[in-house]
Amino acid sequence: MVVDKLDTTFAALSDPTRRAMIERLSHGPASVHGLTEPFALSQQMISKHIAYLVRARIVIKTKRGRESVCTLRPEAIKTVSDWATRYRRFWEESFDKLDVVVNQMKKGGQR
Amino acid sequence: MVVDKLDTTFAALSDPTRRAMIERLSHGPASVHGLTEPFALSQQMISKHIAYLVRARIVIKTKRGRESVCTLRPEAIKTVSDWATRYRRFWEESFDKLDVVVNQMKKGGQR
DNA sequence: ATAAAGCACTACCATATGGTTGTGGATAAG
DNA sequence: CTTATCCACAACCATATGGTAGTGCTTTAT
Repeated sequence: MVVDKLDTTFAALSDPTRRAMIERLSHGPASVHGLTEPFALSQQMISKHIAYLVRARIVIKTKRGRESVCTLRPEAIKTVSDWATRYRRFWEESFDKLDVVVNQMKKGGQR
Repeated sequence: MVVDKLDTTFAALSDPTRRAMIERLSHGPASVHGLTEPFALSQQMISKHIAYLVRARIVIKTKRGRESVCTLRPEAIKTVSDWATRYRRFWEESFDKLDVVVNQMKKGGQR
C-alpha cells in the first residue's frame, strides 16, 4: 500500500496560503491562532489548510493545552527537492540541447 | 498581474500520470499518441493532462503535420528545485534542532 | 463559577479536476 | 476520392477543494 505521497505533497504546495505557512513555519513552530493572524482568513480555513499540510505529512500538529502547535517536517521539503533533482541533469544538459530541438521543429514545419 | 506560477506548477505535479509524462518527456519529445500508449488512458484524458502541463508551462506543444509534439521545458523543473532549495538550509539545520523542539514539547506537556 | 480564548466539527455552496462518451476536423495513407 | 489516423472540442458525472457560517468542546483567565 505504498501510495505515492508526492500526490498529496505537491497538491498541498499548490496553494499560496499553504506555501506562506511553510515559509512562516520554517522560522519556527506556531499555533493555529498564530498562523491565522497574518493571513486574513477565517480560523476554519486556516485549520483546513493545516489539515492538508498534515495529511501530506509536511506539518505535524501537537496539542499543548488549548493550543495546537504546528511544526514543519523538514523531510517533506527534502522530498520535493529530491524529486526535482532527479531531473537536474536533464535541465542542465537541455539548455544546450533545446536549441537543437527547436531548430528541428522549425525545419520540420512549425505550422 | 504577476500571478504566482507555482500554483499551477505544483498542481500539475500533483498527479502521478503527469509526473510519469514528465519522466517520459525527460528522455525526449513525444507526440500525444506516443504519450497515450504507456498510460492505458483515453486519448481525451491524455490531452487534458497535457493541457494542464502546458498551462503550467511545464510542456510545450508544437503542431507538426497531424501530430502534436510535446516537449518538456527544463526551466519549469528548475523552478521547483529552486523553491525547495530556499529551505535547504532549514531542513539541513533542522535535523539537529528537531531534537530540541521535540524535547521541549515533551517537557511542556505533549498531552 | 463565569467568561473568554483557541480550536474542531458540520453543513452548505461554487468551482476545478479526473474521468467517460461522442463527435468532428485536419492530415496522411490506400 | 476514400479511409484511417491523430487530435481537439463539447457535454456530462463524481469527487476534492476553497471558502463561509454556525455550533460546541476544552482550556485558560478573572
